[in-house]
Amino acid sequence: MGEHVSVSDKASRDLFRQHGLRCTKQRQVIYSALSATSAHPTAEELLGMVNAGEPGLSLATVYNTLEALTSCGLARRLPSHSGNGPCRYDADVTQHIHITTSDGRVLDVPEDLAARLPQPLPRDISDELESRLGVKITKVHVEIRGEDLA
Amino acid sequence: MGEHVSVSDKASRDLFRQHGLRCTKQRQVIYSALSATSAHPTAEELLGMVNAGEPGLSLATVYNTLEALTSCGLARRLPSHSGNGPCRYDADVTQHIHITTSDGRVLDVPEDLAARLPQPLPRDISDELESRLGVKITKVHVEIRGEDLA
DNA sequence: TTTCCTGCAAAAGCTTTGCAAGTAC
DNA sequence: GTACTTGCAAAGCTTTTGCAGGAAA
Repeated sequence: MGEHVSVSDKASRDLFRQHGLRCTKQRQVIYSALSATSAHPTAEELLGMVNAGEPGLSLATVYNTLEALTSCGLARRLPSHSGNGPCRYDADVTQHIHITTSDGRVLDVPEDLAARLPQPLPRDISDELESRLGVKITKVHVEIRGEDLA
Repeated sequence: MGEHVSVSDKASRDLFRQHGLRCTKQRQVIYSALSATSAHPTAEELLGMVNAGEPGLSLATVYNTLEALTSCGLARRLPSHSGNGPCRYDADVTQHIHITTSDGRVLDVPEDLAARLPQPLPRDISDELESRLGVKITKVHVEIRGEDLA
């Protein structure tokens, strides 16, 4: 069921070091908050969650921290589908599929359903694409849009 | 092969009216430039293309026009994958799949290859998703990332 | 003539950056 | 001690908006 688990101080310290990040209080707090939710918060929402406990963080630090986390592979950045709104972030870096709803929320496709999905880009087509376009394919994403049932 | 065709004055006038848009010189010029390329330009690139012929357009007008075109279905907006860069636009509104390269360009998957791709979200799974998450699924996108072969 | 569009400039929203002080290692 | 991080404010970039003049229907 993904990795939406709370992380102890020691565990996050180790995690950070394994990923080449210095361990600071702010990073622990932000990563812990991000790990504890499956709501795919924006940077601003994350700031609110964190500052509810103990204020003092700045939004710039949240962004800097999220940049550090995403570039070392501890979090994922989900660009807003509409192209205007803010990005969302996810501490679950296992491969999984998102559903973006019309009101901007992001849900996870349950693992058991995801496991039943077909391979979206079969090997032979991928190979042909690469040779015809001169591009090496690095990732294939399936993205689902949904509308809340009123 | 999509709809990357140049559009005559008369034809675009009719197109616009069919879609409930007033026909202005600026819209014709912008739509014509967008239709003539398969490079998926940004608003700023489009401004450059258009102003090369006859300057005088403002970037705000390009954005306003693109908003008009996309919301009436004559163009598609492609949010930047990275979440920071500018959106790209496409006058080909037929269903097709894009490959975003590491340098930010957007290519089309050739139709014959796309036709061989499996249905990414089979009906039974889609139905189960809807009932389990309480969300009506409206669209499924496949998105491919690639890297230029150096 | 009425309604919509353009153009400019200015604002808004998201994200990054410069710099001085502070902290991890 | 050295290198990296924080915090604030300010800048940067993309996109939207207000408003006056102008064009389409």
